[in-house]
Amino acid sequence: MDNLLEKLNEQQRKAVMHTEGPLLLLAGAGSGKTRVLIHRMAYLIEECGVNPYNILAITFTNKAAGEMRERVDSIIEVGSESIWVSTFHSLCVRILRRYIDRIGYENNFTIYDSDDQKQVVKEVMKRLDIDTKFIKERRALSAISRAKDELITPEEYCASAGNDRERAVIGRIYREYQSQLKKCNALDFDDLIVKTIELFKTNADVLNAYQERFKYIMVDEYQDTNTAQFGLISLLASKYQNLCVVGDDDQSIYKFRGANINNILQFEQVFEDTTVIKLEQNYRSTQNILDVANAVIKNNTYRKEKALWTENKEGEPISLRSFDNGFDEANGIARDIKSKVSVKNIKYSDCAVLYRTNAQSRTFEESFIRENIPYRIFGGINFYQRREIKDILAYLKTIDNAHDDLAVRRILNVPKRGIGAATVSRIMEYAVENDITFYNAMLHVKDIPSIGKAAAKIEAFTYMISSFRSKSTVMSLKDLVIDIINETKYIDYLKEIDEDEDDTNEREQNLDEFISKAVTYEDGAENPNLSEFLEEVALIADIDSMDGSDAVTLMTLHSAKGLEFENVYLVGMEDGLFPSYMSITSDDSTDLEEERRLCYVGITRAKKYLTLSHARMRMMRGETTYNKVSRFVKEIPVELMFSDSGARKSLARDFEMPSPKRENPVKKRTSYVMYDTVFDKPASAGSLGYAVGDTVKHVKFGVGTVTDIVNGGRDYEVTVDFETAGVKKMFATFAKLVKM
DNA sequence: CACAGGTCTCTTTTT
DNA sequence: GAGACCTGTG
Repeated sequence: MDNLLEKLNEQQRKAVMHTEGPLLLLAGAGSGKTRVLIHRMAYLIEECGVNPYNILAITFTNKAAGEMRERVDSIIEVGSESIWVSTFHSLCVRILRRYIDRIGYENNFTIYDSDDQKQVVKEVMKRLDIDTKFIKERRALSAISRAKDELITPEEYCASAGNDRERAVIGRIYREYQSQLKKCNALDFDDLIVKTIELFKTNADVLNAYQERFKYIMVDEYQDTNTAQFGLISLLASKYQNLCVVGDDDQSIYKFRGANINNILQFEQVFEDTTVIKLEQNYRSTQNILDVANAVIKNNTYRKEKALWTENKEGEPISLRSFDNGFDEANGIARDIKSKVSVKNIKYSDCAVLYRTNAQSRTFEESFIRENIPYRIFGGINFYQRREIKDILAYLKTIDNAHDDLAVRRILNVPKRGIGAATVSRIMEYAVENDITFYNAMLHVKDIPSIGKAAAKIEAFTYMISSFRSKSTVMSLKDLVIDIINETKYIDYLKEIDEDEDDTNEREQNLDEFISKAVTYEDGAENPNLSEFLEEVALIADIDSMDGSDAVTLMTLHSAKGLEFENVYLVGMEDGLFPSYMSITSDDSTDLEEERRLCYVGITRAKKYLTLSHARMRMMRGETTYNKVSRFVKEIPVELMFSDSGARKSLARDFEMPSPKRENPVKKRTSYVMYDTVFDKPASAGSLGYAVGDTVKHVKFGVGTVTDIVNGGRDYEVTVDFETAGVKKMFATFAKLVKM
């Protein structure tokens, strides 16, 4: 242990040895915070005699939890397996599985994923006769989710509506949504936290038991916790006050999901006698990369001042590369990876391609396949969200919990049994009238009037389910799944629905994969059972755990948080893509700051090499768009960034566009790109044919008044207040506004 | 009453 | 480009 402590710097050591009382660790990117957490656990156990059983470490993602688990196990010799390393959500599930009956649910509740949530909201809105034109499902759903993050109940939400019509309507949806979930004995992701808090608040004995168990609590990525999560850990830690949270306000990137930055800023007020320790030495990146990161993040106004420094070498300048389009970008990056692998002692697994949106992954995937580069994509279409997997899961869920209406209805006519929408709505009506679940209504199918010949089909279905149910008590999980696939002739069904034989084969492979996952679960579990398996599946967001194989990592910037790579590519550095169009046009300036933090996260993933790239033309949602170089790129000092000859050429062309007659201004320069010089010479505003105050017409938005024209480099950003569409910001070249 | 094919919309990030 | 939704046909 002494040995272990020696490897830490002074601040880190301080943090490790501060074991009693609340501790706030402000840890910059790459400052070794995970290292500190793990050493702290080791110190608690080996030096302070703390029982590992009393330690709880909470992370944000499964990936992070898995990684921490691994590192904990490798450093701590005895008892590491008793430390509870978990995400917020899986912690709550484990607690609720034991005690949720105390607050009126059954312990075998199901967990609804976002598809399920959407479905429920849709039905609720239909039932309440709310036009989706006025309030979109997405909007209602995110409002509900925000409310839960803030621990606002449906009643409170409705009460606070006042004169706000929209809020009142959403309140009604929220209330109905919640009672629907209750009826189905289901919880959504947010409920997992909310209901655990409810359980603790109403059952002092349960809370006390967990307070006694978790005497030492550590929370990683604390900047991303929301109000509910903070409430939860506050409750748990309130007795012993041994709470250590680690975070970095510059890496807060989940505001859209309810993350509350005040949790960091106000921590010291909530927990008195908090010790604050800052970790500012970066061990990960070269000086150059760190300078780039600092140059970008300093443009944010809402942040705690920090001085991140490193003893690492300066390193190579980062590179900026331009491409004509997204395909060229992918090919160019693929070639660059190949050359780095062959020349620079870099492995494929040292490389990561990070993008803003999942949709960008596809181009890279295709390119990598062509170039024979091993790769692995994280996130995106989750394995467990694939149709065939969701179908089989729905069978398992129905067998496990017949209250789960959504699951039942998903498979009622899958494979096709000739049970159509009309029959389903008859059953639903009956279920609502009698206040019973969908499945129970089906059991009474004979009492449902006008259901006609469909009744026999329904009975056949419920008979099949109950026979699966009795089989499930004697069969292994693996055999049950195989039995379901065979009995329902599911493979034949796949052949029916897929035009393409390859698609069917892929789906079959996925089913095989699913079966092996079931086997893996059964082999690993102490007491394997269907409910627990379903719960594990529900909480796994992606096919986690980077296994050892040598492959390039492809993921969104969001999922990259907490990871590090020798060689990083930040691709699609274009205004409108990153920062996203939404954040540029938002009237809330903190949205753009969140994007910038995301950029900061991306940059600081790189240890040695960092490449930024952008495409001048890109296919986005079926349309060709021309985007400017990301404003974040322009925040990087030129002396830190190298652009190769191809990039220089295309950039020169790029910036020349507004004034075609001018000589190439970039040509005279060194290899560094001089943005400011170039940007000072755009087309004259007069060439637009309109000015601030003019009335203009837009093809889609109609008539409006120009309120602002901003010189954005090679194009103008025009703000127009439209009579019907409201205020919009757009690029002059594409807006094609006509003066009236 | 079920199903197939055509039309429409909507796009960020995730446990 | 993909998915949800609607409409016409068998």
